[in-house]
Formats: sequence, C-alpha cells, structure tokens
Amino acid sequence: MGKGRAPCCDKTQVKRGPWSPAEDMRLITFIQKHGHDNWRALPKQAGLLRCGKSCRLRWINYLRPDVKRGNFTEEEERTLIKLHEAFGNKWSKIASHLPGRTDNEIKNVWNTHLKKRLASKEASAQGDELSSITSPSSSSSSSFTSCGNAKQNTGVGIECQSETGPILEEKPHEGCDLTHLDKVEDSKEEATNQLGPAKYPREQTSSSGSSYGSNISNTSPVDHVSWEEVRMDSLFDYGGPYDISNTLEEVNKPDILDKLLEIPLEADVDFWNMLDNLEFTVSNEIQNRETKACQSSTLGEENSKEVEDKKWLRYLENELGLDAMGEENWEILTNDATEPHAPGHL
DNA sequence: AAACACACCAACCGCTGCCAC
DNA sequence: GGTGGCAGCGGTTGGTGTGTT
Repeated sequence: MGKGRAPCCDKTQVKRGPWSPAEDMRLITFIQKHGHDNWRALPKQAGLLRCGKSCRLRWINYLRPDVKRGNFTEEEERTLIKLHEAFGNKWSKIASHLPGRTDNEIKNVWNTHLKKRLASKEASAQGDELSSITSPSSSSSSSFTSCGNAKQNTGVGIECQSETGPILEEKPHEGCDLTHLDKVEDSKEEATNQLGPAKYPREQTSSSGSSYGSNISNTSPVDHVSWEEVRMDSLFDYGGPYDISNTLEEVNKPDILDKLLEIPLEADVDFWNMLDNLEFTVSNEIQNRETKACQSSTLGEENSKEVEDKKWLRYLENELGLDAMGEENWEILTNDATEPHAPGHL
C-alpha cells in the first residue's frame, strides 16, 4: 500500500462546484429515506457523482430542514460576538449555540461582517481614548461606544452596545440559544452536550428559543426523525437559487412532504438521469411528462390524488427551477403523461 | 454602458481527532 | 499500542452579485 493518507475520493471521478437542483433533490430524497450513516458511501448509493465530503457539506450547510437562512438578527449577531469572545474561532461550538445556523455561515458572517465592524469599533474606540486624553469630558472607556463609525451594515444593533460589560441583554432570547451563555466560560467543553435531542423542532416558530442547537457534528440519521414533524418551509427555507417560498403558499405542505417521501429513488434511474440532464435548459414539457410518468408509477391510479399530484409536480417544478410551465402544459401533462417523447421534442 | 472594485458566500482543501480493528 | 479510515472542523478559494467610477 502507498504511504500517506488515501484521498477521500477520486477527484477525477466526482463532480465539483455548485450543486444543481437535481442533485439537491436526489440528496434530500436519499437522506430522507436512508439517513446518512456513512457519508463516504452515500454518494454512490444515492447515485451522485459527488464526494461524500461534498454531500455532507451540502446537507449540513444548505439542505438540512433545520437550517435557517437569511440575515442574522441583531440578537444573533450579539450572541455571535459574545460566543466568539468565549470560544474564539470554534465555529462549530458557536453554531451549537445558534440554532439553525451552520458553522460555515457563522464563519462567513464573522469574517465578512462582524470582524470588520468590531475592528472599526476598536479603531474608533482607540481614537476615543486618545481624544479622551486631550479632552477629559469624553465618555469612559468602551470599545463599542461609537455609534457613528459603523456606517457599514447599518441596521445592526450592536453599535451602541457597551463592551466592557456583557453585550447581551437581559431580556429573554428569541433567536438563539443563550440559556447557557451565562456559564459559557466553564462549559466550553460541554457545549455540545447541552443540546437537545437531534429532533427538528420546527413545529415551533423558527425563532423559538429552544435549547436545541445546530450541532451538526452530532446529526443523527434522519431516519430517526419524524419527518412529518418537519415543516416543509424549513426544508427549503433558504434564499437559494430555487426558492420555493411562493409555491409553498399554494400547496399543502404536509402533502408535499408525503409526496417527497414517495419519490422513487433507486427504482427510477431514468428519473434522476433526466433531472441531471435537464438542468434548466430542456423543455419543461418533457420534464414534466417524465416526472409525471415517474409519479404515476408510484402513485398509481389514485385519481383522488390527482389534484395533489399536480400540486406536487408543480412544487417540484419550482423546486428545480423549472417553473416556466403554463397551465396548458399541465393539461398536456395530464392528458398524455404516459406518452414518451424524445428529449428536445418541444 | 462599460469597466473595475468590492462584498458575499457556497464549496473546497487539508488537517485533526476519534474509533474500530 | 499501532494503523487506517472516517467524520468533522477551520481556513481558504473562487464564482457571482452589487456598487462605484
């Protein structure tokens, strides 16, 4: 055997770069069905041409149902600053105290926003101190007292926080898990143990202050999670390239989830191949005929579900960024869905 | 309108620690 | 105890969007 560590995967055999919607769907569906006990084996089992590492990262940072997207709230930013004081660049530990936030996202926010902001505050504070030497009437020492210097990222409420004292407010925390922060200094190592069970608490509002944390590293197989309890809007509640938030308003979410769980994974390779090949350029009609055929194979002749099926298909359309399909195409789809057409037919 | 600079963030890389054998 | 394989972590990169000149 060769020396050194073998690469995690054959870089020439795996796809890299941004994930396509079809890949996302495939990963989501696979994990829903089988969990992710073995990331290394997962891509192969799921039929993804990706490194297991990449799959894991994609799931953790983007596709998990409990991942929270969007800008950090003031509360979260304050919490992040405080946690960073305590933990330093231990992003995963910080993430465990910020429910729904991933270490990667936290790291990005810190490096792109907060670090600069704090640096500018430090600079301004030093300026204040220097000026205070010459002008004793200025305020007492505080590196966070300057409100006027933070012209960037306006709207974030830490500008006027006092740094010498706790940044955090006394009020109950809404967006992040601060219940343990008061003992953060002596609990650095037990941070992850404080987390609740790996059950997605999205029955509550997304900003609920549960002790649940995004302890990614301890993510249990999704098989153990009651997916019916996972809100569908959480599942795709990110500002990604195929945001479906609007679509969800018109579709029964639990039904969608049911349908999602019914996607034939291994059984219909053509379905996935089609998704892979289509991307965003191929005819929507073809796409939906194939999809419909796929759905038909699993849903059978349950006419009572016809309407729900259409909704589900439309949802998939939007999910995959193939939402340009008009009503007439839906008619076509429902009329001759089983009739095969060669790609590029339209 | 075009070119350039900057900001943002998803994804990658490589290292570390843990665990099974 | 040593070794190999794995997941996880933190730093870095590169693509893309946005603002400015």
